[in-house]
Amino acid sequence: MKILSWNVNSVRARLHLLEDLMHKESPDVILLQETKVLEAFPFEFFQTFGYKVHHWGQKSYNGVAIAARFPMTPAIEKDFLGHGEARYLECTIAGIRVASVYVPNGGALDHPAYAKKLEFMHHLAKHLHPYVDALQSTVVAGDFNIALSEEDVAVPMEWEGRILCSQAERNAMRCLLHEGWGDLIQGTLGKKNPYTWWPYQGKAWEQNKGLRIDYMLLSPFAMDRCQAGGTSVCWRGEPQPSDHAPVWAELRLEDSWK
DNA sequence: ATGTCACTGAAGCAGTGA
Repeated sequence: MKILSWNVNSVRARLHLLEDLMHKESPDVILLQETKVLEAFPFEFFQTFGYKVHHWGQKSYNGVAIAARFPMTPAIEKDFLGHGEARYLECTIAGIRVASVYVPNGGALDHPAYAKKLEFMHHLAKHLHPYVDALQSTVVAGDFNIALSEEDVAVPMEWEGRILCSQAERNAMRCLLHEGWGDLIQGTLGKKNPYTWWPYQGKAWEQNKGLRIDYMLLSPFAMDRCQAGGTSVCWRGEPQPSDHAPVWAELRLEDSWK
């Protein structure tokens, strides 16, 4: 089963790329972040290509979705900060638990949103804790808005001491990973980390001045069943792109789901 | 060089968030 996660920065503005992506990458499950829509979510569009969708959206901001070509269990929405922000959606598909996560950006280090971001990470780790050692696959993917280390930043000096790269953010991400989550892109593929986000500003894409802030975290049980994974960087170079690239993984299904 | 994109409300542009 191929699971793909993408911060689309408005689902309605990205239908042309989603259609292309569904044909070329053929994901069984699509985890979306920043759908930026409430009731106008394009459910029919996904249906046309054989996907059912769970969506937790908001007008203008945030919004997470799970689309799948397999039956899905009902979705769980977690409002970790109690602000009604649509940032975490979870369900189970063919025995695999999947979650679409959009961690708050945090604005700036001296902004109140920064503390909220760290608080969100704390709640997220706590919620995910029981899934780590379960005898079931869990895949947690999305935009974490944190570049784990200097290797995840093309030009570290430009980001030193800024949001996405502060010590406290990196610590929060590292603490989550230390619970036992596999950082698929870094851990399994072993090569130089591909970036997942290039700002729209300043020709960042053209100069490959990116950051790796999107992740696909696998529980140990899922890690053992992972056959492939990667970052589909090419979508960042298409017309009217999202500023993020998708990340994906392929998992072997348990016999009872084949 | 506050540089780019997408949203909203309100009117074809300003403010916000990323």
